[in-house]
Amino acid sequence: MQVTINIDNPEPAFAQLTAQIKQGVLGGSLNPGDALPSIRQLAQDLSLNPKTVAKAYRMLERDQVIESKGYRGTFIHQNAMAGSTHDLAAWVHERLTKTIAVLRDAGATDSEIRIAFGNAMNQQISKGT
Amino acid sequence: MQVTINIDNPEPAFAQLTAQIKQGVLGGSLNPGDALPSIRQLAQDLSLNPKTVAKAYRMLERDQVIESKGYRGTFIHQNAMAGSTHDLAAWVHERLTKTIAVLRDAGATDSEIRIAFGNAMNQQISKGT
DNA sequence: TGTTGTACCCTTACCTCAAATGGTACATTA
DNA sequence: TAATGTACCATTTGAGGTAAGGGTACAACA
Repeated sequence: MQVTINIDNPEPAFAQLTAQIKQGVLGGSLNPGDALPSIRQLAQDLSLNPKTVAKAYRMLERDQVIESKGYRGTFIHQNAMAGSTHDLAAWVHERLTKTIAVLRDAGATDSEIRIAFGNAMNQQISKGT
Repeated sequence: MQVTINIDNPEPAFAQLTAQIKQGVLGGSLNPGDALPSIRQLAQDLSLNPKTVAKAYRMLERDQVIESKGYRGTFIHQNAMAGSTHDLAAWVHERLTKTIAVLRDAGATDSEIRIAFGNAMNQQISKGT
């Protein structure tokens, strides 16, 4: 499996990583149980900060595409195929689109919606990055 | 009715205006049919840009607290009491809070939610400010 | 000892947006 | 003519966010 980062691509580096690994799973070049390069190794190969690669891995693990096994390394998840299929981001977008439509229908201005959104995001407790 | 702008108040000027006028209605010092100072006049009195006052008036008219009658001026709306009671911003906040909770429950990170929100806001068509 | 993932600290660059301001212009009407 | 609300053009300031980087440190294990 070959991974590449295109600087000219407006897509952030970590997103390019996750997209390519998911493609590798869907395309059959990455199979459940396969070992992935370590965070530090991949970061060095791509001239990226380990934190950037770690972020990509973290997202992929949440989506059940890969599985981190601590000191043993990181591997393709058993349900990687399913995990690579459903698109959480698209679902989030759809969900927000519907809510926004309701708010606008009620007469709320975009400024009001944006400010209320910012407040709501900061007043609730979160865990992830 | 006396209106004041407090520079030290983090609340934006137009919001201070709308809040005070709504308070005037709820407190009985402003009654349906009462004339309000013109946008330019109030702006000059408060050392504000007419656009800032106009923004406050626009919000108040949407909430049915005041009514603009073109060249005749602006007046307290007949349903001003009801309009000053219900809080659209609070409802918007509650609605967004619920949606955000659902998205977070699904595992979405705050970054993902914020980015999706920004996209959703920009991909839909709006009218108001 | 060296490597694994992970969790903190802090900093930078870039971007978007809200808020407010300045100016000009319009139709309407007393 | 003067005043009304309104609609454009534009700019500036400040806040807050993402993405990414640099560095240090930890427990677990071969």
